[in-house]
Amino acid sequence: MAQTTRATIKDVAERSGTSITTVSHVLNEVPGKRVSAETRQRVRRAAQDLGYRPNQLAKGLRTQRSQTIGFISDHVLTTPFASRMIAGVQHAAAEAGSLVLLVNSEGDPELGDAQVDALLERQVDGIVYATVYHKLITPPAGLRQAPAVLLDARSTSGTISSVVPDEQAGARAATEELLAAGHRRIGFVNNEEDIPAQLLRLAGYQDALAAYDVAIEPSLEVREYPAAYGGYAGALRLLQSDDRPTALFCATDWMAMGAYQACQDLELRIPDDVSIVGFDDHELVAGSLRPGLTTMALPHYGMGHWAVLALLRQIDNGDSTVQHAVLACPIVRRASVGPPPPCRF
Amino acid sequence: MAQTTRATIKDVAERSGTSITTVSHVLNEVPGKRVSAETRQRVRRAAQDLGYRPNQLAKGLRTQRSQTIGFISDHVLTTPFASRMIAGVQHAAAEAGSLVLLVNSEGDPELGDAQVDALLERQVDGIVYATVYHKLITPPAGLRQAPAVLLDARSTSGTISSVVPDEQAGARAATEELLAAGHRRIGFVNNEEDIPAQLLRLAGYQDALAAYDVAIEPSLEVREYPAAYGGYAGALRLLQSDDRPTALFCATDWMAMGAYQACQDLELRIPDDVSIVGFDDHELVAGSLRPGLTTMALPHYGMGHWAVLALLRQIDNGDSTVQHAVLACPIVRRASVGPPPPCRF
DNA sequence: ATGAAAGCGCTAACAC
DNA sequence: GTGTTAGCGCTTTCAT
Repeated sequence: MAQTTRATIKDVAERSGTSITTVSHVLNEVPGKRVSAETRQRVRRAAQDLGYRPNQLAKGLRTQRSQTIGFISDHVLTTPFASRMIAGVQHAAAEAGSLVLLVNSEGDPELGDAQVDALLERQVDGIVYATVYHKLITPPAGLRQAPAVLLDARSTSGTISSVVPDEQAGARAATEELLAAGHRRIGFVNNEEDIPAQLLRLAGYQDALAAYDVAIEPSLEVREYPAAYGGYAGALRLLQSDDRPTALFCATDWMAMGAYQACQDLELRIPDDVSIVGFDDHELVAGSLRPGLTTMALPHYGMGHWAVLALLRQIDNGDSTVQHAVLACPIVRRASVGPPPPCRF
Repeated sequence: MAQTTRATIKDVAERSGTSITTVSHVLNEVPGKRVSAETRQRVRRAAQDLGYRPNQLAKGLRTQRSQTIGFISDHVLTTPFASRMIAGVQHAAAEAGSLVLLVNSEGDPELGDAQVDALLERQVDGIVYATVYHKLITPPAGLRQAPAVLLDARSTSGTISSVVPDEQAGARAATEELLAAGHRRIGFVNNEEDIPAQLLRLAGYQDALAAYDVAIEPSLEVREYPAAYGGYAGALRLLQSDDRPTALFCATDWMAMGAYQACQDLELRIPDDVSIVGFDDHELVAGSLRPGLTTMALPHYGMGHWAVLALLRQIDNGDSTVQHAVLACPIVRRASVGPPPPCRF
């Protein structure tokens, strides 16, 4: 049970027969403050014996640094990706001796303001504001009251640092994976939503085709709701057309899962009859499909990490340059890509 | 940019021409402290004008209550379920005016101790210790230094409150769903790992059979690794036996996904030829399979919520009774269960 | 009805 | 080398 009143620096001072100043000096290893080895010893012992744990609230109050960073999100927590983001944030924070104060606004903007307030009241040293997927947003006003950086989002005003995935390069690499395997008719099952990823992935897809001198054929791009059923519908449409594509690039892994189902219905084998590459590296999905789905990984961990480093730069160096990072999406090769089938008709 | 030094209670006092005591009284609506309506007005105005935000560090230092609860996990963050747990924790905390300080130990016990320390230094009012899945654990020693409750875990010593899902009742309900549909030969694709869920779900499966006077046939239980490939292997074995089961209860949704693949390979239709029920309600999986998977939902949100309420009880009322909650797993019906096929041979 | 002052646990000038 | 002291921003007796 314990829970006896906790030992304070004063207790340590008394037990070691020194002053609290000295205790503070040795425990914080204050540079320039010279304390005799013997005293140091005694203080350490005393602290140890008492199970002394410095009160960070008091320390923070005094130093104006809470060693805490706030993480706020629209509703990131509901997605599996959130984990990787938060892990990145948490690790980077931990490396700097900080902890993460978590909050989420469930997409309610008013709540968002209140949440930012709550964080500010707790004197967080900075705030990371994350969104579920790459978005263009107008961040809560309170964010300007403290160092802040946007994670997987960019502000409409552009006046706040941010980090997002390189959707376009990722889509290009995905498509090139197919082109390199020999495919020339490549369908793109795109997300129908009006979000940055939709445009950027399309651009990347077209970049790749252009790089291989393949003409862009509008009928090869279809847009559907980004879920398995949308992918199913889109893939079906594409694969049932005459002169069907030999490969499909799907805007999300879930859509790719739908494409797999479409192939199954059409009795098309992957990758023998059609090759497929996804996007997101939704590990549980991509890894569970048969055959495993080759896909582009979203750099969630890296973005989380970057966000905190950028934040720390602002906090520590007062560096207020706004920076916009665009992180690469590495390809994750599994088994859904092969050469196109021999000429058929 | 702002970031000008923040307004303090003193500023509010000056601007409103009162003392900080009065400001504190009105802003906190201290009961029993009577302040004239007019003064109250002035104080409120001043606070508003100044954009005053109380410093919770100072408040916490003074009141010995940080209004913060620590959430520590073995490596819960990597799983999609974590979201629901944390959401439950966060919401319950928010209702009590608290925020959540997040930390995770990546399964490293030493790190766990350090993390608990970090939390304690921040003066968290209590700690929720969560695990990825229902486990029996020996919690880090530091946990006894503050009110704490175990989430999705139970301590070997039993001296600390905890909340876990009712695996057995859930498994029983899952099996009964199949029995009620008319099935009598029901295979159980169990998890091979030596964890509470394995035993409890088996017990629930057997409870259900007993309730329907169906003899327990050991050959109908197979154990595999809890992933799609394990489920595939187990289901294949079961479905290839002579006198194969007409229904499968899979210990996890991922295993059920493997079972679907096995059915596909054997050209067995779901639910016409074989009915399947899973466990976990891994929403993205269960909802994405075709047909949708009927499965048991793990009460992650509820457990998170319960954990915090229990914690608050300890903190506020000093109620140190240890309690162990077992929360129901509701069934989520989709489309993978139907009547058994007409007699075949 | 309002205010002065002590003190929560700590750091950082500034003595000695 | 080591100790005294003044706060950080707040709540809370206790006076008035």
